[in-house]
Amino acid sequence: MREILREIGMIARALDSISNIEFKEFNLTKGQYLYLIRICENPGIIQEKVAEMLKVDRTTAARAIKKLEIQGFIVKKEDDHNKKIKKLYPTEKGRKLYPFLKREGDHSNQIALTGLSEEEAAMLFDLLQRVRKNVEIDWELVKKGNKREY
Amino acid sequence: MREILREIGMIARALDSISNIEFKEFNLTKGQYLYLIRICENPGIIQEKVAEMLKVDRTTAARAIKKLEIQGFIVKKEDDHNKKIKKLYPTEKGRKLYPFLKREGDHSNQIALTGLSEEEAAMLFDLLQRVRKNVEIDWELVKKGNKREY
DNA sequence: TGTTTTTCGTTGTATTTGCAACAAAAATGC
DNA sequence: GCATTTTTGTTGCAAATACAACGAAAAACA
Repeated sequence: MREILREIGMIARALDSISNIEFKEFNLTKGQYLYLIRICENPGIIQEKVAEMLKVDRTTAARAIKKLEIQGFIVKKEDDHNKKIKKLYPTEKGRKLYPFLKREGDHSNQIALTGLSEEEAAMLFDLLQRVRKNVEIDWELVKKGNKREY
Repeated sequence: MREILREIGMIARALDSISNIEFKEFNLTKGQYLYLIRICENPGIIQEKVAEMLKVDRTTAARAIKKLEIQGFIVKKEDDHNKKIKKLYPTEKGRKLYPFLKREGDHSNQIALTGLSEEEAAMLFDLLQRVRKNVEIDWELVKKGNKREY
């Protein structure tokens, strides 16, 4: 059995760790960059969807986003037609930070792909997307309380 | 720019989340399974190396391993020739759990690889290993306080 | 040899993370 | 229309996570 997931876990933890250290200079604490980037790229998104995108617990996303709001990186806006939801938008302060976050991510991508040909990188991306789609089905099931049989 | 790392992040968080939920029935709390599996597969390893393998902070590993010891899943043993290190070994209780942890991991691997041919799976594993090796260089640098320039 | 640096482990503290449980609005079903 | 289920958001609490800082052993070096 090839341990695909161990490799993925190592890569994910290493890069998350690096990002957290690097973004401290912008006063972003652990994990916040993930949420801010998603909100900048999807203005008007609600936090439930951010949690789904990131595959984190709803309550974790709720608190991370609340903190971004308190710090003035994003705002929550009511919706005219739906009293339940709160749409999320970056503020000027948040938008200004975005290019730095993007650049860091791009750099990490580049480092990660060092030594891979263009075709290999394309292949990897395709394979990872397929794996991700497989995995998110189980994630949603298990998160809703269903049990996997194996 | 293909967002390889976002896919990897999603996959890693989703599967970690699933494992944490599934291992609760063995009284393992968040993350503990990672350490126990590594110690079972590398008896005599020291915690510094476990942290390196997993790409987690040394102090995080220290506390997770201490808890495994208190719960009786592993033991720490002194080394005859080196007073500083403590070698880690699974106990009977820990060894008994291992097959269940392994089976869960294998199942997740299988789910993840659904729809991929044997060749694609092999290709993915190879590419991921290369990415991981690229990334761990930066991780070790940044963890030691060095700054990445980009 | 003696000095300096690196490795390894620990604890204090602040913060994130996530499960449980709740509430209210919206969507669905009949 | 009305009852039921799903969606969305929140808070209480327990626990993991990681930075800083320390100490001691080992390794490197001069």
